[in-house]
Amino acid sequence: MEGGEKRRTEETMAEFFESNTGQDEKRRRRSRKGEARRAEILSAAMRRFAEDGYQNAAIGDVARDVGLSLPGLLHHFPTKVDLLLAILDKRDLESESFIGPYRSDLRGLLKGMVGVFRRNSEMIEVIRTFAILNAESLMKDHPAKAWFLDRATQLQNDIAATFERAVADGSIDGKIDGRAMAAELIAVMDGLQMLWLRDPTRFDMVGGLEAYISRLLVSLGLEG
Amino acid sequence: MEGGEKRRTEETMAEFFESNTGQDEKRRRRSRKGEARRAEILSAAMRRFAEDGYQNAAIGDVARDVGLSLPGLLHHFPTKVDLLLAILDKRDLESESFIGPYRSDLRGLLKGMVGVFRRNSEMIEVIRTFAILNAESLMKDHPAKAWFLDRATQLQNDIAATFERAVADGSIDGKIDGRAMAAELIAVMDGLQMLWLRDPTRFDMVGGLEAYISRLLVSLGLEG
DNA sequence: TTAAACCTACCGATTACTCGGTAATTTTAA
DNA sequence: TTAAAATTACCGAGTAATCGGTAGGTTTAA
Repeated sequence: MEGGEKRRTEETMAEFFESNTGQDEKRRRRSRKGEARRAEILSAAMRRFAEDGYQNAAIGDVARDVGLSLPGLLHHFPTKVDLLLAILDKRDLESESFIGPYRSDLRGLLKGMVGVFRRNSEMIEVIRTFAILNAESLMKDHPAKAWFLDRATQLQNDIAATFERAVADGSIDGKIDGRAMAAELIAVMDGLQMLWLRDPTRFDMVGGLEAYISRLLVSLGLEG
Repeated sequence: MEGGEKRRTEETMAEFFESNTGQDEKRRRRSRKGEARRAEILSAAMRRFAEDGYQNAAIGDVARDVGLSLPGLLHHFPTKVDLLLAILDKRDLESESFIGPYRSDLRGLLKGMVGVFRRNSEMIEVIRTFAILNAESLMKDHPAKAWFLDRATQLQNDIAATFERAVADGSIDGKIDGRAMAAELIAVMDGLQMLWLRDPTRFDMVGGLEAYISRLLVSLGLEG
């Protein structure tokens, strides 16, 4: 859990897939066709994981989805866990810009979160995959457990820091517990996602967050 | 999804376990020993489900936990799904009194929820089982999907009704959307449970709900 | 005495993964 | 430019393990 674990770029991802016992950093050859295949596989795997979860999904089905044999798929991702980690890794890159732009002021952060939720609600497949994996990762020895814990911890730290900055510059009440507020925000977002997963057609996830945030802003004295 | 599905009592639960093709309601013979075993099995299964989820847990392990062979366990619960449904059923009976006593006024309901959360936090095994199953039930074709959907729907209805009663008698603002507020409450509770499951030692689930509820009461004008 | 409470032995399906090979593609060198 | 060399991209046919469930019997308890 040491903060190490450097972010892998598309470039160095190849090495990651081999057992990597030594310090050999020999460059890997990649064909254009192979890259395309890997992208297909990742996308198909996400669809499968979104339906059945990671543990219950069969990589043989993923292989068939992209017109490959099972060994054919395993050529690109040697184990099922590698496939999962590749998906998580890709998300890591994309969500770099989650908090970044809004890190400054609390009001902007909270409004920004609604924006992210709205944007996400238009990428249903992706968000569904990660919501399912998020829930599934609560189980013992789940291979994505550390990833989701790290992610939640870092998110909480970032949000808490913004709250504490707001306390420091006097824009909100000094008695407010930044870490607790951050936890509550994460809880609300995860909880709303669960409700939405249970009934995607009827439940208005974005509206739910919007209502919560705007009431929160009033109660913090930042609006209204 | 038709509201049918009558609640089963301990008495009639036996019949439920057989394939029940006909309308034979012949009384079953039950030994004291058998009842004890079934209780043991249920408890052991909950522990297993709490760790690995339903799909990934092996009923063979449950059998070994209570000193039985697998067919020995299957004598009491003919299929794995039967075992799951028996657990859910038991919970149904126990949580009959969840909302009941608090159904009357909104302030009492919200305060009561904190109390329930506090009581739950002392039954970690049970709450962990249901939180894991709740999350897992989001997956496609999960056998507990309907149960958790029904439960959430009914809970939302009950809470929403209390909100609307509060609107009707003028104790809270008339612009408040009861159903949306109910959804938010459920989301907060589920989300807090997820955070707690991810890190049971550090995260204060009860305190988190308490903080949310008390801010909500103020913002509704019911307190402070 | 009669049904419940078990057990041993087995089965069929599924699943992640391996082995040993062939075809396709890319890089390198003449 | 082109052909050989190197490596990737696959596939068919396994394999070992797991798991839910069955068949058919014996023992135990009401």
